[in-house]
Amino acid sequence: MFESVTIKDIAKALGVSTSTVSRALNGSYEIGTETKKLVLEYAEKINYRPNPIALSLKEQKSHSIGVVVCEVANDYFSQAINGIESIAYNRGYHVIITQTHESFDRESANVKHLLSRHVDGLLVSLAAQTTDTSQYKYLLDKGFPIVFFDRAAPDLNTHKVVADNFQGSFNGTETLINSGFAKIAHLTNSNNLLISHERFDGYKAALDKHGIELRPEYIKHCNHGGMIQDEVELVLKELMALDDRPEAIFIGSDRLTISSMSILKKWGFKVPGDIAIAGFTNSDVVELFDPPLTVIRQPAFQIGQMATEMLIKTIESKWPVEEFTTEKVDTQLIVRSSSNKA
Amino acid sequence: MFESVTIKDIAKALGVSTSTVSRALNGSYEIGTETKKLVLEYAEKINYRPNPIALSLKEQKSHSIGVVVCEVANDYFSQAINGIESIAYNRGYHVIITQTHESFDRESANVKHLLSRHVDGLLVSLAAQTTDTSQYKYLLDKGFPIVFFDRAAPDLNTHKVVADNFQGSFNGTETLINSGFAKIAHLTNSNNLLISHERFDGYKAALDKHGIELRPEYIKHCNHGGMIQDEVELVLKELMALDDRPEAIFIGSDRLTISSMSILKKWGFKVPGDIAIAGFTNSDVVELFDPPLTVIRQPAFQIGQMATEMLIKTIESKWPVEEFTTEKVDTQLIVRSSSNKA
DNA sequence: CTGAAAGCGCTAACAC
DNA sequence: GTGTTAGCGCTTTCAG
Repeated sequence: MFESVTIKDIAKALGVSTSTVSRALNGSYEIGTETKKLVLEYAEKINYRPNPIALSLKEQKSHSIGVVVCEVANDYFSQAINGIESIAYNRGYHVIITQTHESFDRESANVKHLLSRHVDGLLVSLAAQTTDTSQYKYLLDKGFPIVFFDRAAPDLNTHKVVADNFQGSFNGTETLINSGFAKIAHLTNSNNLLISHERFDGYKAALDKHGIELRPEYIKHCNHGGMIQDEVELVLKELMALDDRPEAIFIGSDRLTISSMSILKKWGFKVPGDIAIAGFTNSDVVELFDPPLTVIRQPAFQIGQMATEMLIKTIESKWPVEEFTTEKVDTQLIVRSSSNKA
Repeated sequence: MFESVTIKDIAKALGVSTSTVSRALNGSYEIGTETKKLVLEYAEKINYRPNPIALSLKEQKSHSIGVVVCEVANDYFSQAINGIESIAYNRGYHVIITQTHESFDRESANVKHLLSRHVDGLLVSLAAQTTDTSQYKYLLDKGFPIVFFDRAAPDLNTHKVVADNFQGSFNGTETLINSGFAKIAHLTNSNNLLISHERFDGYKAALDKHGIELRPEYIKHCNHGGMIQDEVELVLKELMALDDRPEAIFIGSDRLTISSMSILKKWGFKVPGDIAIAGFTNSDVVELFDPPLTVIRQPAFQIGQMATEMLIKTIESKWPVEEFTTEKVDTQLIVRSSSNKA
């Protein structure tokens, strides 16, 4: 089970050559039915398992895929990883997870590290601080398989799996509007991220539809994606100190939604009395919050699965893949009381 | 960066043999200072990275460690994995994560799978349904490195990193007693798990200390660790339908704490008015719950780190390790209002 | 001090 | 239908 049997052991035991064993094991045509049966039975009996490392060396593939995310301890990403793992496992790939903590340097180092480990492909969700995607471009140009999920690079031509951020954001914002709010702020992730733009656009479109003017002072970004508590506190303070303070906030990031709630409550603001809230998050427990949160939820598990399937297909493709698709999946709006007018 | 340079390329370019290059790269003594410098500089220049797969084949080590947990999308485990990853990454190991979903069969298959991938060691937290630990015994007897964390097998002699479950449970239960409750139920994970016993013991000790009699009908187990919603609902229903209904519940599992809250609220029970609650969980957002939860929190990140350090030390030990330690780390009690008398 | 060669486990020409 | 052999990238005797 642990000290493994090799093809050689089988060959010796059966008095045949290693290539015969190899052929039998791989179901080759050019082999005697008798010999084949013999080998297969013996292999089964001694519980032979091919050495994946030797295979990798030979085939120049590692049967592993690298994952780059900002952090594991985040509901969205842990659910996505769950999806990734479920597909990868079935397809005989293993998954190497790395975390950027939203830093470009860590991201870059992680990619290098994964490459030096000869992963067969990469599943990437960009860090909030990343603006330079040239390393991905370089790899893609060489035909290296990369699939982006959630946080994709707009200018790179490859497979992507993303949520319908525009629509999700639109729906969330409109929920606040329908509650009777007009002064709605928007707190979101770094401007570097495409998802931030899309979510901003959705927010803006909802305001537009209802004839509400956009106010620049109501738009706030956290460039560290909420990893730095002080940054979040700062922008919230600015928002709440405004002469014409917003009555509601639509939040465009999982982490920010949770931490904003926490900070606002800490400061003694009543939600939704003083300030109503709705935002993106994949946490399943927000229904237990006081107040229960109105959220936009993404199908993280499926996104992980889809991205992995696309990646493995690309990896195993006989021909260089030139046609890339962007899968856009629907988000889910769950209305609870945090978005109500008091 | 992606199509890698080999030792051979360097040898050819410099007009030396591959063994010379290898020696230079590995800082061997038996090599000319000149040659060494030349090789090192050239390798640096063309950004040479050794092929880890070839190394693995040669050394018969994969520089990877396998992780077996019930699920990733769980606050405790995602935090622990974060810790595992942080150490492993620095030590040049990569981490392969597998999930049991609390099933023994999945656990067993995962271990086999990891072994066939030639991981150098295993980091295991047992599934709720596991009773048979013979496969670990078999491996340990052969000297294969395994470190258990959180959910350890009591009868196996190897390194373990666990929380002080007894004390944590004692503290949590005593908090409820101090709030003025005497009718305190205990809802916990499968009896198969050692942690369930330890947490039960802590619960019992707290009752004992305060002269409260233990009632068998107040003790409930979920053998699927909360993975099956119906199971949790069933035992809660039994508890709440008791003639002499408990006034409080102390819950011995992360997942159960959250899902009990959710179910009880769904059924319209006031917490803590109708039923007070305290329990183990590593969720950071329970302070935002209605009511904020009184919890026992484990240092999951550190537990992950410690376990990984112990494992790597064992893997890299020159001599068979015979002396095993069990590290017990303190839990943290955070009292909030869910445990109050109304 | 350096080169040649074997070998880690496996596959795939190439012989016979 | 089966055996022999080279080679994937690297380390490590063994010669010299």
